[in-house]
Amino acid sequence: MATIYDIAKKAGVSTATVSRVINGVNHPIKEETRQRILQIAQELNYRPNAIAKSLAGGKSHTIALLIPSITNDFYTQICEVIEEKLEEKGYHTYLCNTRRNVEKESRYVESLIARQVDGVIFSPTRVKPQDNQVNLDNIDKLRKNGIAVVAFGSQFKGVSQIYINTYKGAFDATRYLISLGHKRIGFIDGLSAGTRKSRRRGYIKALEESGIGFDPWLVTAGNLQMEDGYACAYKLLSLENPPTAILAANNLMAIGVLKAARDKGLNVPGNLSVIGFDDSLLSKVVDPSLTVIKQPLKEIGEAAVNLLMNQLEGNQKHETIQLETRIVRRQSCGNPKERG
Amino acid sequence: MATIYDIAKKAGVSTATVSRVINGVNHPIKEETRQRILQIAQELNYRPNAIAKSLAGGKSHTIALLIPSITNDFYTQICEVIEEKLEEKGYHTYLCNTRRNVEKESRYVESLIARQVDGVIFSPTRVKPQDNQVNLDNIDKLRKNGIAVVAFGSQFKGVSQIYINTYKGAFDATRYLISLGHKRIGFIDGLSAGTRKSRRRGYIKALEESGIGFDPWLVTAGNLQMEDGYACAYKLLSLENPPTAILAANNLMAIGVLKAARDKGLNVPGNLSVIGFDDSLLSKVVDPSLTVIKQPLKEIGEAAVNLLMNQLEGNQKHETIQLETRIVRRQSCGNPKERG
DNA sequence: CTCCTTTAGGAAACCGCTTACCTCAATTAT
DNA sequence: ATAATTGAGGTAAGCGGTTTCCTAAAGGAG
Repeated sequence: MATIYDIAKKAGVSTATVSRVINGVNHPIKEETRQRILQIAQELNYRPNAIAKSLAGGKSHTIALLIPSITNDFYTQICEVIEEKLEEKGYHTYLCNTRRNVEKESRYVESLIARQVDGVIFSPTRVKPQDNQVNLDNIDKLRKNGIAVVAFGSQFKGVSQIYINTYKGAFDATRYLISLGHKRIGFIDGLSAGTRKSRRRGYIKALEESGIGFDPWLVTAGNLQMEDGYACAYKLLSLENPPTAILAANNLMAIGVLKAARDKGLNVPGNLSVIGFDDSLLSKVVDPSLTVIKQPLKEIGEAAVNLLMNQLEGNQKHETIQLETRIVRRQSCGNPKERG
Repeated sequence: MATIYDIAKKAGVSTATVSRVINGVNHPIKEETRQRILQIAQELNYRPNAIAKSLAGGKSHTIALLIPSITNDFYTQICEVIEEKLEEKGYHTYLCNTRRNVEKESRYVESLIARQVDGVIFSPTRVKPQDNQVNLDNIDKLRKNGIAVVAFGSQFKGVSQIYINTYKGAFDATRYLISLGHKRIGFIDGLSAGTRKSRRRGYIKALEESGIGFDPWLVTAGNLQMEDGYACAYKLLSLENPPTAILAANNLMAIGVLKAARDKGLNVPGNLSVIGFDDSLLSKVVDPSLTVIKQPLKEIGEAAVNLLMNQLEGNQKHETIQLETRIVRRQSCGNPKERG
């Protein structure tokens, strides 16, 4: 591997000059010298050593993406746009999969500090699936080591973040169902979702605003898996006065609802309307395809990169960007009057 | 950030001693000194700088995972096990998403060399979706720079690799359908799949072996998306003597087949049996759930790590590990005699 | 009481690159 | 004509570790 020294020697200049040429630093260099150096670098198949560069320069030009799951569409789609944007800006991205494991997350954070990443885009894992707390120490630790941080997936304090208005998402979904004529609307909440409370608030608000009022019997919660959706829906549908529509906190649970409906002999959307949160291939592929509240994945990724860049340019203020959801109508919702 | 110098000064020793203690190097150190250094390191909240370490030591303890897609279950599941295994062994993993873009892949390779990764687990992208060639230069470049490489997803020469016996997979799938009584079996091949030829060979072999023989009219190919599966299936089902079973080269296309069958008014598995390649949540969630040829994701990941470790331990030989597929029976296959 | 090993630790070169500070000649300004 | 700039490049001190030699004392063998 050729180094800057090899080039310097061959060109009869100092390494400083070579470094300047290679990096296009703002320092006068004779055009002829520049050409010669570039030429030699080419000949020697020179490739700057990123490690040495980071050590000397204090910047690694690497940012890390710390996410709870890499097998979940929601995250991977965000990842794709973040990675794309970041590459445009000359950054390399470390993709770190915490698998919702708090210790693993901490290990990653340590490792990222040791590796001197310039910034981290972070969707922290909740400490216990049951509650809503995340380990803020990790964010602190990163920041104390001079690493820029942008968070998403929940609401945090003292850090730049992307906040998705799931309150309004749930509100809109519920209102949509109401507009179709539904009066008994079930809600399957997500136990470990970071935005749990606000979703529920949106749901309740829509019911109250329309004068229907909130029936606690129609609210359950599951652990975001298909089976949970199935179980919760089964319970709801077994009530003596069952809902005519169900809103589920994510698409996996919504698919569980679909299965429960089928097992109960209910036609969707004929006898039951179903609406999910999150959009993904799954929602399109199931039969009937799912009407969902779509989160603005692309915008999340772009906003995250923008906030991070702001910080990397020295802006110390914490900014919060709020993004809205959008309803995507497919086949799973209909008019309740059709019901036998 | 505390450095090894700070510790050395505070402990009244040289940096050499500190380095030895921190790394547990095989060099005699008085127990008392060791304790003191460890103690001070703790107090100073010392965290070794991975960058400096890499530069000095020539090893980054990082390996890269270069894959065509991060939104594809097939790859992400492999990633999870690789990352897990690698972490156990003390390696950090860079996850690089090439998005099936050859230039991007090359850029990544350059960057990985500059970053001095110790090894790469690589599923190369085909140069043109249509043909079966990959850019072997990238593998070469990596190896020339002393980076260990393990490849998977196709068949390569001159590199350690995991080879999945899709020939046998297709053979088994076809034979399974034959054993159910099917005589007209359609095949939807994948245009850009790395294992295209062998799949087709397996399909043909099974047909010939059973005496049914191969009818070229029953073979088409699509670009691995749902729409392609739909289109191909629609064509097959519109033949005057349509197939009673269809084998698709991946699960997305198999789902497309399901949709086409529905639109054609055919019941699956009553009137048409469908079998897909690759297993994923999708296959379980669709209705009817898909019978598939499952690739041994976990084993692929484990084998890849093992091969890589072999190389990192100095073993220069190229090894190939062949892994077998397995059929997972669900609801989409049945007996053809039931057909009206 | 020597001579050889071990044990414990230090000095400093090196990894490849950046950058603050210099130098010196050629211009330009006054 | 002299001082002040500017252009072009060099010197060398880091960045934070690792590692190869060394040294010196203590223990053991003969």
